[in-house]
Amino acid sequence: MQKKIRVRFSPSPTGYFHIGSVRTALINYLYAKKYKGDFVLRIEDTDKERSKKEYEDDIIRSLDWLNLSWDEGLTEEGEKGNYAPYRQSERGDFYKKYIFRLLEEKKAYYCFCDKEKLKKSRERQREEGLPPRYDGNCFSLSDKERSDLLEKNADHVIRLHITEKESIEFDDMVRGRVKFMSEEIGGDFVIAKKDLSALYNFACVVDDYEMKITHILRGEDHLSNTPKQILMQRALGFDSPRYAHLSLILGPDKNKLSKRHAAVSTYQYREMGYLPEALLNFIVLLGWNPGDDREIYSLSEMIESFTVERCRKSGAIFDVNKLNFINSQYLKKKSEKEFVELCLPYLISSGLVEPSFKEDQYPPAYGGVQAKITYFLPQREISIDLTWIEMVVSLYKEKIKILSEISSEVDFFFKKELNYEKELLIWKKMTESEVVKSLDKSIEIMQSIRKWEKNYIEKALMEEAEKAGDRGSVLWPFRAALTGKKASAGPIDVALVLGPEETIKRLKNAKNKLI
RNA sequence: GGCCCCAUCGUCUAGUGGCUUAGGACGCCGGGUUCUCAGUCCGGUAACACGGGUUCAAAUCCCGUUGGGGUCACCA
Repeated sequence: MQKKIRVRFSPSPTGYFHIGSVRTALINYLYAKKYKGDFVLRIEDTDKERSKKEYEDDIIRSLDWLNLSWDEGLTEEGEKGNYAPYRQSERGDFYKKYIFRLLEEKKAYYCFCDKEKLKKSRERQREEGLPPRYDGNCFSLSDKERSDLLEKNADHVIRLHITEKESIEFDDMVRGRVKFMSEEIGGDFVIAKKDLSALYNFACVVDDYEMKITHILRGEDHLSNTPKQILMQRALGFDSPRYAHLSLILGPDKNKLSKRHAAVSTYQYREMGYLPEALLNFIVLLGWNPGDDREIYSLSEMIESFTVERCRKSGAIFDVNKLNFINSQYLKKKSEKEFVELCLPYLISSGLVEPSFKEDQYPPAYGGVQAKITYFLPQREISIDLTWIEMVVSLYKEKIKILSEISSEVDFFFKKELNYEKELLIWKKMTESEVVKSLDKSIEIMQSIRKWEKNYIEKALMEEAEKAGDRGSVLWPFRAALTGKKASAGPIDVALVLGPEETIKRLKNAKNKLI
């Protein structure tokens, strides 16, 4: 029977959950789901100085938001799975066990070399054009020398001893056969500090073994760690997992995507109003495609068509234009109900609407009774219900690319006074008095409308517009008066939502600007 | 600098020796669509880094050059 596939995503909580991490997480997730394996979340917090709980929470929250569920590891409710703990900071005993074993078998040794001296020597080697490399000095310490130094509690680290010159090769699932020479990896490298706390590479190897990880899918920046990890696996007698090194996501300057490239944190994309499914869809297409022309994928469709073999080897630049396009595609697919729910937080945070609860009724969070929520428009000093807001934002469902655009598009619906220059009302070469006449006519028409429904408004207004010969001479001043904007939804839709009184009021205000 | 990786339109990519006057998508440009913008539809712009081989035939295979990237910590 084939071993169950187990993959892991193992971020270190030293910064906010990054766009690059989204990709690594996604690909691990897809691989696990595709082959019915387990997806493990492990937190690599061996660096106590830089690791923060805040960042760990951010990892979990982001993964939740993205809907990338994991089978094992840390969750908001604690740990789940049979290989706990899933924080490396709590797995010290595992590491110690193997460190002692290596020490005993003389595959690892204590090194008392001065940190600063080594640093200088590395710099020197580099200047001379040589590969920086530890000379293995402390390997040849006699037992006496070593125990004396240990006795004195001298500063030290533990290094893995590289026994022979050899070629370390492995078959990378995306890159094919990769070779490194053992003497080129920088000499005997450090696996643990003085307090026996493991360093990344060592902790990683031990955990992957202990957690029975079968496939390691990670960024290309780890490629040069792989030979070190293989050497440790050999020293420890572990089987090596399969590796796949994914190309990196690049910034516009073609460097590895990083903080200096504007937004890289997942939460920032969430705040800007990108949908998680759109973000994942965009990211999966960076360096991977199914071989046909399809571009819009749900998570389950991705699982179905995903194969690591189709991952490209070269890095891909993060192009926000394409992301915007994909996001807009997903936004269009939302129902009007879903769309208004998504827009609401943006309208609230920009101060356009305030949710309020009717007396004697409580929001669901306070008792589960379906509460009637009304919304107060502070600028117009009126209360409306969700249906009205839904009408407003629905006019823009097909137009916006990211949710945060909604407030500045619809703000005129929520304002009492519109601030615009009177020139905005003028259509092409019309004179001010012609515009006033046009507005007068529109007011008259609006007042005469019997039923405030779209086809009545449309019929009356378009009739007049046709009569004028130049449709814009009627429609442009009309729309500008209602919106105060150069660009907006169509005039008839706007009037319909605004209602007769407000429509007429705005037309009159516009007229007053010109006289 | 050593080592490693990579190389098709501006960007993401299809292409695995003949089906290719190199296809799609984003962007950009132009046009249609009962006002503007947007959307939508239609059309257009634009690429095999270079040089050698191999072959009847190369974007596709090999070598080199150039360019780009990654990595060289008591970080992960």
